[in-house]
Amino acid sequence: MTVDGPGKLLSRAPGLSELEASVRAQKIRAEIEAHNYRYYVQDQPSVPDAEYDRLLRELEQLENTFPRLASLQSPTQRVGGTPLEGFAQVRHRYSMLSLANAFSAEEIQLFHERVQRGLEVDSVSYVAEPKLDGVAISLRYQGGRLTQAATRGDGEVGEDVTTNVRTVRAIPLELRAGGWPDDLEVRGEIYMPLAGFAAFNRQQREEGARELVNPRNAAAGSLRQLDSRLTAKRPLAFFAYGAAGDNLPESQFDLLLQLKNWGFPVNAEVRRVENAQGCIAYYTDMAAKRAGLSYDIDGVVFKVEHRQQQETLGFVSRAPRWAIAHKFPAQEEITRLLGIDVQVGRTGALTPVARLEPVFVGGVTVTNATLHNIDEVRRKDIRAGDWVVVRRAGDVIPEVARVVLERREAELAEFELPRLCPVCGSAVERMESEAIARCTGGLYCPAQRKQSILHFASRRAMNIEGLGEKLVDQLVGCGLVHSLADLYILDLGQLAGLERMGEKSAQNVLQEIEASKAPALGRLLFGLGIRDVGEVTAESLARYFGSLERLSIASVDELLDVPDIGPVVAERVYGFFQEMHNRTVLTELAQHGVVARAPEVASGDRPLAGEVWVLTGTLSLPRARAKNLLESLGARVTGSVSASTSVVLAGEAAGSKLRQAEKLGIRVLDESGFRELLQVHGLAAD
DNA sequence: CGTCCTCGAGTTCC
DNA sequence: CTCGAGGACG
Repeated sequence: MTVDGPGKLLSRAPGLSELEASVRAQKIRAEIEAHNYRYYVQDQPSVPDAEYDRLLRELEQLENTFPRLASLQSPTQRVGGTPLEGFAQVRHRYSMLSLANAFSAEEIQLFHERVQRGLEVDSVSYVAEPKLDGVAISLRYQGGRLTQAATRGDGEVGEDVTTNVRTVRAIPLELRAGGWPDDLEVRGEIYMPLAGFAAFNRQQREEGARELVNPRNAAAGSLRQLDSRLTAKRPLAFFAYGAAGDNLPESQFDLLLQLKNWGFPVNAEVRRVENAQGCIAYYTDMAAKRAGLSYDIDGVVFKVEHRQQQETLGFVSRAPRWAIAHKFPAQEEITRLLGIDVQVGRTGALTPVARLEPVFVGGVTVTNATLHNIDEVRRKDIRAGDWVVVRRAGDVIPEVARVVLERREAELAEFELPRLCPVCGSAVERMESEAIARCTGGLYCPAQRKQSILHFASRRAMNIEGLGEKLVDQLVGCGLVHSLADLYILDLGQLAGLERMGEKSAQNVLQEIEASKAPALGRLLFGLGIRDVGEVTAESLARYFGSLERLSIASVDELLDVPDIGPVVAERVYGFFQEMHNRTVLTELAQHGVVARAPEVASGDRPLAGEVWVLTGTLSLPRARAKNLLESLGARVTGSVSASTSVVLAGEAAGSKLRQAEKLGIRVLDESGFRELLQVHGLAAD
């Protein structure tokens, strides 16, 4: 006997006879399967992992010592075995059907009417259940024991994944209770719970291993592992939704109850509903519950409850006439990438943008999606003409998630960045070590000029309302505006002559321009568009120097004394004011009456001085307003939660930042608390 | 020199 | 919102 491994532990229970060992093994197996049952079927918390593992190890030792005790039904089989060469094919005894899809309440109504006509009845009972986003599986039990598990495949022939399926703890290896048919086939969905998915990825990330893309692919990929020991490590779960065999309950609802008794997890959201109305109400209900579920669903399924009625209705081609899936609008869609455009930003940055065959994703039609930069395009191997998966990141900004490589029909050219700016023809330069390529045309490039002006006019800079993209395009296009200063010499006649610009609108724009002549210094600095000088840095500069004149003659050394300014930014600011063109523009702005207001000197008490606040969620007052109020009390307001954050102000529907704050134990204030605080310091939110 | 935090910049649709 | 990169800090 070896010293390490099982032998070492066995020595603690010496002299066990094979009979005693057999009794003990039976007891442990029953205990382990009882734990599984409580956890997966009854959805109740069970023993801690450590205890579970201890039982499993003890059983393993017994089986090692007395090989005759081992069996395929033992929980020790759940850790997986030797890798397979490939998957055998299995012909399904009952074909695995696909479901027709409905995408609207009207289609559900039509489905129900067809059922009514087919059955010649007024009222129909359905069983409604969530449609899991996982892998459909067929399980065969002979004599109450799991003998085969197969994937759906094409519905007729699937793959034998028995060894992998044995590792899924939610699936009973042996049926509980009695009364099962000798030959039973159970259908259901193997899926990966969201928590398990997140935990698994966290671990992968820590180990520097490849992360799973999404829970659905994760479940499918896990089952297709040739090495079942890998499958065993994936947090898979299972819901049963159907069965075939002799003497099964006549009603789908009762069948599910029966399956639960036999030891299968059945989804807790399953309901019996009446008629189209009941189906639609269930759909609405589940759509609302969806976000709170511990697993992904992509819709709901309705099945005529009674088997006799099902048989009466029969099938159309390969789909039953007695069932339908009502899918949620997909959050991911596949569409064709028509081409890749290159946009030129304010700083000359060239950004590849995907032009897409319009596609409805997550509630909106998407035609464009950013591709960020050339590295991103290469990493995802995106080429014009490809079929791509589009989704809305954070449910807002469309992005190309990946290419559907299987559908690439021909050799497609790899995307290349142009060597010349597509707008002005200047050379394109990409600094080594930088991800972004830039047009070197500077303000000679119309794209950069337009974007600079738009930035200058934007709400957080000079806040000139009405000076939008369309107008700027025209102003630059027809040569009325070359530089920022030119905005201040526009007259009514020039503006009113432009497209979509009546006298009234023109007047409004002029008024807005006039009103922008006394900006806060920080806003003006921000508006100038100095590289790497954003809102915060601009404000720092304004505070430190107090006037444009002082700043414009500052040396690099002086600039380095400003908080949060290092060599790179100092050089950029210095360079900006050395540039002849920029000095001219500044002089002209002053001549046209644009004079910045000096920042207010900090005065009075600043009760929140030194505190760092983070805003998250939806507040009933504009964010910018809340920020101003806090800053007027001396707090600094930043964008992301970290250890140095003092307080998180959480509005409605706060998300990751709130969680982060709770994790770090940072003080969290809700809106009413915030309003109280303001009141205490003599401020009002509104 | 490496790591953590911030800030800047760019982006979509209605 | 996300990524990249500048700046602070140990």
